[in-house]
Amino acid sequence: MTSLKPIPEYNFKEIEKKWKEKWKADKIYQLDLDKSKKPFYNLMMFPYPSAEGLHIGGVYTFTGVDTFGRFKKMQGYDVFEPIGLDGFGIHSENYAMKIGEHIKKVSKRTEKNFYRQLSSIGNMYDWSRTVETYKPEYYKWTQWLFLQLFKKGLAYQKKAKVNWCPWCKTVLSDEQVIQGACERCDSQVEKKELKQWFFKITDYAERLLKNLEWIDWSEDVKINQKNWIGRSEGAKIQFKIQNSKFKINVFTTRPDTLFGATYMVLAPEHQLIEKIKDRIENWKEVEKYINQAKAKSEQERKEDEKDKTGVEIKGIKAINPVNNEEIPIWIADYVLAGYGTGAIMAVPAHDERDWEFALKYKLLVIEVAKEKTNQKSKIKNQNFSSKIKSCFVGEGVAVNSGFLNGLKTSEAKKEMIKWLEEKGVGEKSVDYKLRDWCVSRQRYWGPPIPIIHCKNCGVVSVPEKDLPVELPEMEDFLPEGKGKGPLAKNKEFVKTKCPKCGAEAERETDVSDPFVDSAWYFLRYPSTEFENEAINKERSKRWLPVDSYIGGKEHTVLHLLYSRFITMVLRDLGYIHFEEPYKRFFGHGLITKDGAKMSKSKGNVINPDEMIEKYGVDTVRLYLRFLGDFSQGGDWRDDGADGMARFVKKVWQTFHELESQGQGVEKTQMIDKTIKTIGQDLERLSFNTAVARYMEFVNWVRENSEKFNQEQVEKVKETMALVLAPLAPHIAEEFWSELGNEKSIFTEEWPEFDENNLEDDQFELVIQVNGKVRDKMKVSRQITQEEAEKKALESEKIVKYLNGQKPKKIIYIKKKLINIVI
RNA sequence: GCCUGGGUGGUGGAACUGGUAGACACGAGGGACUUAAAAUCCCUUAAGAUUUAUCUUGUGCGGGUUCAAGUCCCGCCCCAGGCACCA
Repeated sequence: MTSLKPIPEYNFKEIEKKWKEKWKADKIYQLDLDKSKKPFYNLMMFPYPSAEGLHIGGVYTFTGVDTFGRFKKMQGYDVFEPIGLDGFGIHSENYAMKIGEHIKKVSKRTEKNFYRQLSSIGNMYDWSRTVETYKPEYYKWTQWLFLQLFKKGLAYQKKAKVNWCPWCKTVLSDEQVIQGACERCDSQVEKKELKQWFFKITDYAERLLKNLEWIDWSEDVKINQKNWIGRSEGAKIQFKIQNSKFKINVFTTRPDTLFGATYMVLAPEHQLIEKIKDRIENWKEVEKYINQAKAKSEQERKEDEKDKTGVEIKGIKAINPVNNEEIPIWIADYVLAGYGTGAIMAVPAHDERDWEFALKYKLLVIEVAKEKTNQKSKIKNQNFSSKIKSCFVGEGVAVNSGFLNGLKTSEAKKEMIKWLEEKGVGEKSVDYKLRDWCVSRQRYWGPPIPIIHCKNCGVVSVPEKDLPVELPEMEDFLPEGKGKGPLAKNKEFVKTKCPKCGAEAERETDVSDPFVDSAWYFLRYPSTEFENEAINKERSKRWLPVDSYIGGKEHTVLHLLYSRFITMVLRDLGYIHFEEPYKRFFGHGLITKDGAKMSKSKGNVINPDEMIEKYGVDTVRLYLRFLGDFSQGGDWRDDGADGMARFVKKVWQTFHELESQGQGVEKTQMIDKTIKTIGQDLERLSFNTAVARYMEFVNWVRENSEKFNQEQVEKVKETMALVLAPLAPHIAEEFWSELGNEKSIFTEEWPEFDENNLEDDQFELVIQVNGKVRDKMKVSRQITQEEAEKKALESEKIVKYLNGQKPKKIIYIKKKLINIVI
């Protein structure tokens, strides 16, 4: 390329600084939320920044979301791209404890650094609407939310087991328990029973499940949620206890196997045991087992999975309602207190766990289902015999089951339920794995739960006008160590008056789970300036639900489920008009280094500040986009980033060297094709291919650089800037202004393409013989099948392959290939 | 064990509803420019054979469907993430 013009140097520092300042000054990313005509809420998952600052993985996500947002903006949408941070929580608190600094101070520093880093990556955030969960003006409304649930009976207290670290003397979250040990000090974590606050998410289980049928999310995320909710259909069945008024209720998904129920099992925690204690002949033995089971840590229970233990309750029998057989009752910890009714009917012939248990304790096994009617029984009615190797858990046909004999499993289930309901000893029932959401945290760094405990009035909510219940300043925010949170140490905080009767009362000292903060933040963004309401209705109507939600796959269960639940509750209470918060959810992948997760301990963390300093943020953005599929993540490589820096420089050179020197290029399809494919790729978040298309485009421009005429040069330069803009905003904006435009490129429309100028008028026809490529030839796009066949059969090479044989069949795929079968 | 992704050159990765496997890069090799190096530009780069403008084999493994399979079906193996005695 020859050019007499001096080419300016690509000074990314200057350019990026210039445009960041200009965007800020012109407030181009701040919207009037009440006037926007085509609102598009482009949301990324609430970041939870660590004190060490953002790592490259964060930049990967944030700039990916932003690229999509900028693309939408160029499509004419009013894109709202808010930012904030989720600052409450145990991780930050632990970090502060570790470095011996106060959490408030640390958080302040973290926030400042985080926002500094975020503003360096060039995203189109609306900085006038930030949300930080630890600011009273935010958590006031988190507390308000708690009260709404409380009023509706959806927040309640009950005793529950928590993870307790005896060394740190504190409650741990499940994530802090690594293989049964404390994440920080490695001591064995114990289970401790404490009174906790819960949200009744189980009331919404059916709705949370049902809506999955219509929301437009990827299938894998839906399946995760579905499994988590864990709906199973079956029946509840009552078993009488012989000579007693008590009954045992069980839940089963296989009521059709009731004839094969040969014993029962209660969870060690089952309440019935206390009640019938007097009649238990081997009480000492039973008590010993119960105590052992309770003392077992999570870890030990898991280890014991294969080797089931239990003890028979002697002196008492249950009666199988379907045949009045007396069957023994056992206690075993393979039955969980928390699921179903905490008791089961054991059908060893058709349940793996019951089978193992029966095998160990030599209990009766009765086969009541077979795979096929004509099949010979593998299992005979017998006391355990070692010849039998496995049980049959699948669906089949009922046998040895009285009135069910011969029925298919699904039919047998229905018949049995009918029978149970007629006799009044059971009914159809649905159960879920989903548990109520424990929102209590016995820690300092969270929103205090707005509840007052009064001796006279009991549990009383803090009046809404008194919100927020501010988190008091406490020098010593370390956990107290008696199963209560640090707030319990603060007498001034605890001591209060009952809002109902005025008597001396005490404040609740638990704070709420950070998942509560993040379950509704997206509802707040459009309403940040309203001091007297959490969510402004008009704003919500215009802006919600969220149009695009992008975040990590690790949150596809809890966070997404919790925020769906809260959204439903708020809808039921009339605060919002929709019950599903996110129209589209996209889970992105993670950035690794040498195939491994980046972590401080491995020392393989890529610091984005250094990269931005070295390459400029446009290059970093482009490289991150190019490195792999957004949904899969990718592996960071330094030489890859170098390569991208070279490419950006090349783009810069090409753009500036371009002059009209020639007669014009004949075929300009590349321009239209580029606009089309990059647009398609950005729409489906296929960023890596979008960048590849751009590279192809630039290569084409360089190949033809001396042939373009004036008009073409203009078109090429424009295209070079416009389609690059979402990916590398600063350099694109620089190009745009060099082209003489006054307004920002982001106020510009995504370029149009000519649908009729996408393909060459020639294409390469592939000629196969028996499915193998034997020749290729350039032919006209208009070619008919007959012409194509004729040409193919005339080809020298093909003649050779045909070797005089007549084609049996010729398959012609339009504009692609022709396959001659001989 | 169960669920969900994924397995494609030396590397990262492309390939829409089955239709030219390896787009686009990185790395490597060779060449040009240079006193030299860097930078830049050009060429080669799946493997094997070879008559080098030719053929064969090739998308984790084994089968199958099809004119045609990375793509669909059946049976396995491996990696990553999630769940885990859920009756």
